Amino acid sequence: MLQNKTYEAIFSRIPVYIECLNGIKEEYISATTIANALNLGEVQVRKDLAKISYGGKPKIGYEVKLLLDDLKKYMGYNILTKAVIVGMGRIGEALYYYKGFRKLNLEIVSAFDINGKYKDLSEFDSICSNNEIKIGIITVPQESAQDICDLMVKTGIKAIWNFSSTSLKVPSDVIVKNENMANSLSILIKLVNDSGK
Amino acid sequence: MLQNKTYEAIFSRIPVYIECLNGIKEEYISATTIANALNLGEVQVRKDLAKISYGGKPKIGYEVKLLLDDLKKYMGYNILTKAVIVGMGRIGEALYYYKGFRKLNLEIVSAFDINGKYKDLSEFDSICSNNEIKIGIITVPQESAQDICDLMVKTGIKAIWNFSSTSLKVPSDVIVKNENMANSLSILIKLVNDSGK
DNA sequence: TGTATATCGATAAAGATATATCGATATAAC
DNA sequence: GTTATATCGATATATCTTTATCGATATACA
Repeated sequence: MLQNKTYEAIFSRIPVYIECLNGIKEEYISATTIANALNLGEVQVRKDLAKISYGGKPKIGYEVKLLLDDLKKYMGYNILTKAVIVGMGRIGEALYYYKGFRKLNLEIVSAFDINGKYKDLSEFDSICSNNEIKIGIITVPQESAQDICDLMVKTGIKAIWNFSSTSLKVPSDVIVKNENMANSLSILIKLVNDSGK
Repeated sequence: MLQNKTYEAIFSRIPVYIECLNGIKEEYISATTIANALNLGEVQVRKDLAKISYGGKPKIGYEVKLLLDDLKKYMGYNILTKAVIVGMGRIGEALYYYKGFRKLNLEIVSAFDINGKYKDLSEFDSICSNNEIKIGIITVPQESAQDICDLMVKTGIKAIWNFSSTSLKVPSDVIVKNENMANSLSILIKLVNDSGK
């Protein structure tokens, strides 16, 4: 299996459109206005929206409410998505209590850790089996990441959000999204160091 | 200014190569081996490495130590990078105490918040001016993000790592990297919902 | 009613990224 | 020494993504 590729750069822009439109009070908005607010090209915005929603009117733009509905539906905000999280260190807790996920209609059903106030891993299988968990969030140290991943795959989880720095091995029908903070910051460091050149 | 675009997909793979090579004990490694370990195409790996390092030997591969050095130098791990962080909620604290940044040669010089045990914003300007801070990390609520951003820009910070869900306005010589957790998870939700189709 | 203009949608072009192919070469096995 | 093979590097092709251009259309205004 090669890396999960989707060739869908558009996916990363739609949540930004949604965020932007949520702050709009007017009934209509043009692609030009959105583009300027988000520092994007207006043709790109128009193309993105055309792919997802019904279309705007010349000289007027798009109806905000309809557009917002379509975008949210496209990204699946209308469906409840259930997740579990394993590894309740600082990052795990930050995610577990993060209010920003609410808009996604996400429910973090349980949080697991080897000690302390969270659920024990011995309960993992039964809790996941009874709850139709779609997403597993891994916030454990590198050494245990693959084991937790295997456990998640075994209980039928099909998508993993991986905060560890391990390159996880999964069957081809399981999607892994790596969210390595250090690697992400690394890119920014590279960009700022190169920017003077 | 259009969105900070770099058209450098390669930047996101190099830290992964570095991680991978750090775990290698052999003296030589082939592009094929790296590709298999990371679920990438071998041609892609070879092309990436050719761009940065001196080259491998047919039938043998690349010398791990040299390659690692070149990759680290390319990403700037040899240079000390200084950062500050503003907003010491759960995410801010998680980042502040995160050990994974050490390998980047990153120093988070100060952490700021409006109350509590961290530095007060009144000290922001003097601390930044005296320390040649390159990167500002924003982990404050949406409402204050633009203000903090402006403050950072005013003190000469040229790169911002933005964890808020605000689309920040900056001068064209300042780089913004958005790290919106909800939007990132949103993409995974979209992928897993579509994967059955 | 006619004209000007902001905007849309479609098509075409450009740019960036990933993959396929193949000859050249360094080692290993015979 | 000759042959087989893993691997590299270069070139060519395919795919994905962004940007440019332009005619069509809905409103505003003279």
